[in-house]
Amino acid sequence: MIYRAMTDELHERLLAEGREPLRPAHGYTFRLLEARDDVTTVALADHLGITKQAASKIAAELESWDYIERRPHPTDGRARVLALTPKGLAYVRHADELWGLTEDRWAAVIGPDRLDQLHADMHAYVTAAGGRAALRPVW
Amino acid sequence: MIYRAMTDELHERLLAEGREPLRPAHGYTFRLLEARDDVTTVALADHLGITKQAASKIAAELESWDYIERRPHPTDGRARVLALTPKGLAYVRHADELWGLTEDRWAAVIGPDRLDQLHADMHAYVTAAGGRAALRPVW
DNA sequence: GGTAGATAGTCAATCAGGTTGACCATTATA
DNA sequence: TATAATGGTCAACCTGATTGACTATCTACC
Repeated sequence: MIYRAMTDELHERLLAEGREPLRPAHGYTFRLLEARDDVTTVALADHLGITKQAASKIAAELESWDYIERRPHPTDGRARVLALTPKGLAYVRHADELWGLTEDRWAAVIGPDRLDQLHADMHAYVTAAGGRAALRPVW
Repeated sequence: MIYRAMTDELHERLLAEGREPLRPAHGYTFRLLEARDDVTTVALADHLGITKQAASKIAAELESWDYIERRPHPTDGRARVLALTPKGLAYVRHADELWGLTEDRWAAVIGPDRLDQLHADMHAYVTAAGGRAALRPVW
């Protein structure tokens, strides 16, 4: 419920500003591209926990909206590197701000120290569960 | 990630025992039927955050597997009341045990007191966000 | 008491976001 | 240098949802 509630709140904020209807999968893609500059389609698929075909569709979609671009890979002739465009980066920065608002609301409810602890506890569990988990929907 | 990791862990436990491949949506349905004895298809749809047509399909599926039954509503001739069968109730009880194991693993990582606090904090947020949130996938 | 509108549920068609499988081009390995 | 593995694409299909139309029953109001 809480995962859903927080994500819904963020998307409501984005929607209220008249942004394109990007889904969480797009957001997780942005986060990955923000953190690494050597992301291929296969790497994205692995990150999202979906097949490379599905990841390719998502990448094509984001490219058509000019949020990311596909560059030739510097050393591997088969691969292409996915990277955020300036528009994509701006979107990420803005989403960060809005997510901050959502987290602030939580901090206001339970107190910032408890929120920090909560972060740490959840992080500890994911680490104990194998370090990473898929970001796919639970359904 | 954590939502996904915990759910995956529970389903792995269920799968390891050779149970039918019930999905989280079925689990959320069981929880609702366990808590209330006046659940109609429309009420289930509202609980899951899906249309009544989709909820009807889930109910039909669970009925065909003999986990729930549809009884005529005592006062409303249009409606039908969904209720757990003995088989369904046994499944819920067993899933409770397995979920307990998953939570125990978390308690072992961060300590039981912190887990209690975490429950309370998440509950506080959902309450502040409007009391309830849909259980549908975030995607 | 009768009628208008709301509500519970079903059926059928469609859609979205994934999967599987086959394939090509390129790279790594023996 | 032949063979296997890998990155990516195309096409067909599947599943779990949605929208829309419909029936039967209930509720509210005159």
